[in-house]
Amino acid sequence: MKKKITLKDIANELSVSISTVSKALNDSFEISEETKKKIKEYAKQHNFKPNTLALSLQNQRSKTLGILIPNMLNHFFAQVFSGIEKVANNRGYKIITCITNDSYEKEVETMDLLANGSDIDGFILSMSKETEIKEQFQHFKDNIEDGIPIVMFDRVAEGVDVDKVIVNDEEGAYFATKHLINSNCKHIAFITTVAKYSIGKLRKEGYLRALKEALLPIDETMIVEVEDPKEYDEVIAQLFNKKKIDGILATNELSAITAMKIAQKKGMKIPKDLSVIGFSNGILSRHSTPKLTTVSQHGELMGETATHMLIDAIEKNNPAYASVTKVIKTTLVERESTKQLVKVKR
Amino acid sequence: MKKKITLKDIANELSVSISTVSKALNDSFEISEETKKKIKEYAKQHNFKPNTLALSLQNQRSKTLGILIPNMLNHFFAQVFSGIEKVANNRGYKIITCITNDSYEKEVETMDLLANGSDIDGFILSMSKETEIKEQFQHFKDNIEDGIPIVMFDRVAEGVDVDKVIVNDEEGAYFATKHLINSNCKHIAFITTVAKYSIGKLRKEGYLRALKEALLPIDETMIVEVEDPKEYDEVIAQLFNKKKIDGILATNELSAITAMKIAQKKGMKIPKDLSVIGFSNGILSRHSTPKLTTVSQHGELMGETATHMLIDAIEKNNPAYASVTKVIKTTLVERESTKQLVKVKR
DNA sequence: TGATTTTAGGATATCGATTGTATAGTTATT
DNA sequence: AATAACTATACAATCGATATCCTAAAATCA
Repeated sequence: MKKKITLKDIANELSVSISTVSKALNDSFEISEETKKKIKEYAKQHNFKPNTLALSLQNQRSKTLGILIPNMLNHFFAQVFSGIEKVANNRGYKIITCITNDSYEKEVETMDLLANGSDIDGFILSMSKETEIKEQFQHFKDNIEDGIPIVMFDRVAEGVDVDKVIVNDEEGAYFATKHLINSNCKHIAFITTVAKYSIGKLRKEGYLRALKEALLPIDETMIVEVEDPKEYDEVIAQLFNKKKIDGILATNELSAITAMKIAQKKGMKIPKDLSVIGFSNGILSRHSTPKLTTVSQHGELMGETATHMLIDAIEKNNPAYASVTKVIKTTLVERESTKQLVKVKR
Repeated sequence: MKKKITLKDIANELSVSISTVSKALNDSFEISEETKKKIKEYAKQHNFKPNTLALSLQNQRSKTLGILIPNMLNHFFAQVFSGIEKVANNRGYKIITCITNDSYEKEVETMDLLANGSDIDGFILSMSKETEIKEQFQHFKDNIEDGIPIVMFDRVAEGVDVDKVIVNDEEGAYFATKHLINSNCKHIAFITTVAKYSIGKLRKEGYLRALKEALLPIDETMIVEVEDPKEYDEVIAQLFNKKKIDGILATNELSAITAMKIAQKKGMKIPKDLSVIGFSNGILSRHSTPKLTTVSQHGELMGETATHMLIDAIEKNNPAYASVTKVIKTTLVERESTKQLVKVKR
């Protein structure tokens, strides 16, 4: 077992003081060229690397970001994570990651644990569902007060003054719905996960705005809330039984795909009899039959943006800095589940 | 901006020495009950948490694991990662994650960076493809020599003496092929990614063994290697054009699903005319039409197992410890792409 | 040649903890 | 009453670095 070499070891070996070694390696003018050369060579030969822990302790800065993500099995979050990792790495930061499993408690505990020392220089996070429902944001506020910068993405806390990266959910849903309307759909259903909170709520608003604008009737029974993926089948099948539907906007991939399957079983042709658009452009959409038209949220870009914002905030270190919210524009990725139509100006 | 409270602050405030505070908080017998109580109360009130960095420096142990994963967008790796995070968290470890993007260079750089100080106590990793192809394992060996434990999973380096968690790839492929044979397939194709290295190679061996055992002819043109997902369509379509096929074993989800689509376009019924089995039980398999029968690798369990092994190794701290390889048994998850048959004893 | 400035490097404090040793003050022993 | 033993706490070294302040010796100047 080879032991890590330290400044002290070099100092002893070359019979100089520790401070001389440190200065030499940092190319200080106080040290003669000759000595510097000797020390640097020895250091290189023995593969000296300064101890990060000691450095962090000294500098009160760890060059590490804390990442809190509700669930890594979700493709969208995996995309965001990839974006975060990429930028963090490029800019010389490490990342400590925690999966909250949508638990409020784990979120609080983890932030507590990490914010602790100078373990991390800042947080990038997407709130857990539980936190969103409880509307308990004290742990965020505590960290901000402690001077630890936070950037939230996607599921962000309203009323908490931090940098945020979100998607134009309302607009995305609006344009998607409009796209359905333009391809002649008159009876458009909206399948959503909890519509009470931020994202779901905004998407619903976008859906409604498009309908109103097109003077289409709004039918609350055409709006179904789904929660547990296990119940998708049943809930969506019921919708088809009760209603005549020729268009669907769904707030996630899986419910969109479930809807397509059910419709196909009923003998409907997609997109001839039914057009479907989903949200979050994941793998399922790309490989379903037919391939699903989706509103892409550009997860990777969100991650990259959030990371740049956080590192900028850390390195600026300006406590009076006003918080910023960046909106990443969604894009409608047209595939096979909607009719091709002449490009609409938008 | 509230400032972090330190031992020193408490000491000053209560007019005692720093060591008294430290010992009191660690419940040392050297300190009187009265003083302990006073100090503990003050600490609790002011939410004192010892600085992790200082502790790590002192203990030469960071309670942090370094995780190297080729690609987080791959569902299998995301599963493993979830397993790792879960166990690490439960056992009080943090994780620093790096995505290697299958690059040898990034793998080496990251390990270098992290192994550096006492930044991390050990590594969990799956080799990058490039490393596997180059067969350059010096960076692993260096770390082992430095006394930093490593656990490899899935893509492991042969000839490197570390703990490993793998899947019974050969056997998994063997049983899958046998399952196809038992459901009356006579012309079974094998679609694989690079079959030269570890995993692909083993799966091919399993496939061949099953054929031999059933006295079925081995036809090299029924074995196709695919590389880039973009070419899946073309390569697999060619296979169908050239050959009569009634069964397919594919080493990943996507090629299996692509094969199903092509077959369906040709008018074949699944599983009546064609049975298909894929590897790695991801989301695609669960939501394709028909749902894909797959060999599940139990990613989450692999992650959990690897993490337990690593932490055990760290905490045992026994350098003479002989390395262990654990094999996670694959399971055949029967869905709609294969015929139901009477359970075969295995 | 003696005083002053450079030059090159050493000594020390610090970051925030732990831990072993030293030392007051009090109680017990003879 | 003098000394031993014990109690409670302070002091100091350490982990591995950086940064400020000092100090010998050499070089320059008058």
